[in-house]
Amino acid sequence: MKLTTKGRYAVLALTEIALSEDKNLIKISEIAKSQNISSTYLEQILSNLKRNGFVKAVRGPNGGYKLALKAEDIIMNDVIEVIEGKIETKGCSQKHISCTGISGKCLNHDLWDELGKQINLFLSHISLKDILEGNILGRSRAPILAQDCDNMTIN
Amino acid sequence: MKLTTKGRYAVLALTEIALSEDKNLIKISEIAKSQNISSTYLEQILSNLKRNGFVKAVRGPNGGYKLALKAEDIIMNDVIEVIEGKIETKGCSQKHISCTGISGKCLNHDLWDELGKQINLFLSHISLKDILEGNILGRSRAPILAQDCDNMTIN
DNA sequence: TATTTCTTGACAAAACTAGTCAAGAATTAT
DNA sequence: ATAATTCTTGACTAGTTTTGTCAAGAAATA
Repeated sequence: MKLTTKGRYAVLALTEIALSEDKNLIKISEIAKSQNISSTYLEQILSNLKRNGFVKAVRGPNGGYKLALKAEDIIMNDVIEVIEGKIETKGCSQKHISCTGISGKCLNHDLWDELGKQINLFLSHISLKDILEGNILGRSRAPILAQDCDNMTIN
Repeated sequence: MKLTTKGRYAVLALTEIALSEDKNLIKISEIAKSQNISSTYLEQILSNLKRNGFVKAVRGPNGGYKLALKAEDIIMNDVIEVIEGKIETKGCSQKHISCTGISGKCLNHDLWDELGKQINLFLSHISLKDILEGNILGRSRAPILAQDCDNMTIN
């Protein structure tokens, strides 16, 4: 699992692009300047976001970027996935055999699988619109309690 | 934010140590062999876990490691924190000024802050005992919905 | 006393991150 | 048409981090 500046810059750039929607187009250089990011580095990121259909680009004088989707349809989990790759938290080298000596599948694997799931679940519920509107703080939730796990069916 | 093999090996090692509690002590070399990890690399990790009070070591023939705490008192968030460092997901270079042009604090910051909080919250509710008992799968939860955020007080 | 096992710190290869650079393609204004 | 602007693409690179290795030593026990 990783989360680097690339992912952060991507979200920053999307926010800036969304905020200038009325002015229609915003240039890489403007974003780079206002965020104090290298504009040549930002190019790579925006190019990726474009390739994956989050933004549209217009070349030439007065060109720049705009959103290709409505802000509420730009989901953070999708953005992070194309920029950083799938959030993977593999547990152990052995995939199918138990690595703890206990029969069945690897117990440790479960932890990283479920943590990955939790991260994806969280980010899947956050859209660019939520960020613009400041609807983020206070949204995280504690997991289901261990004692409730016994009375639970998992699918 | 990062999660590397070190964190995974630490949990693996703790699981192995816990599982051999009846036999009292388990050697680095045994864990390394059964997990196919370099034993010299594992030394660093176990040394760290010892330094932070999760395990105890006994030197000499028939020496090895055992848990320093009960399995239910070994919380994954604490383990990961000493091994990987604090799960930090800083949002932008500017700490206090808005980086989106909008007044107030940085909107992007919120996303990474809250994601970090979600990860900590999740791992804070998972103990080594949960792992040993297989009480992990199905415990992740979706965040609080955005529309509920408006009717919410945040502290 | 010899052997086993943990302890510590220095060292190093490989991978990854973060960023640069350059040549080019598309668009618009003149 | 031409020049200026802006995105596009891919190769390249410095620095950092990860993932180890190695060696000398300390403690415990048989």
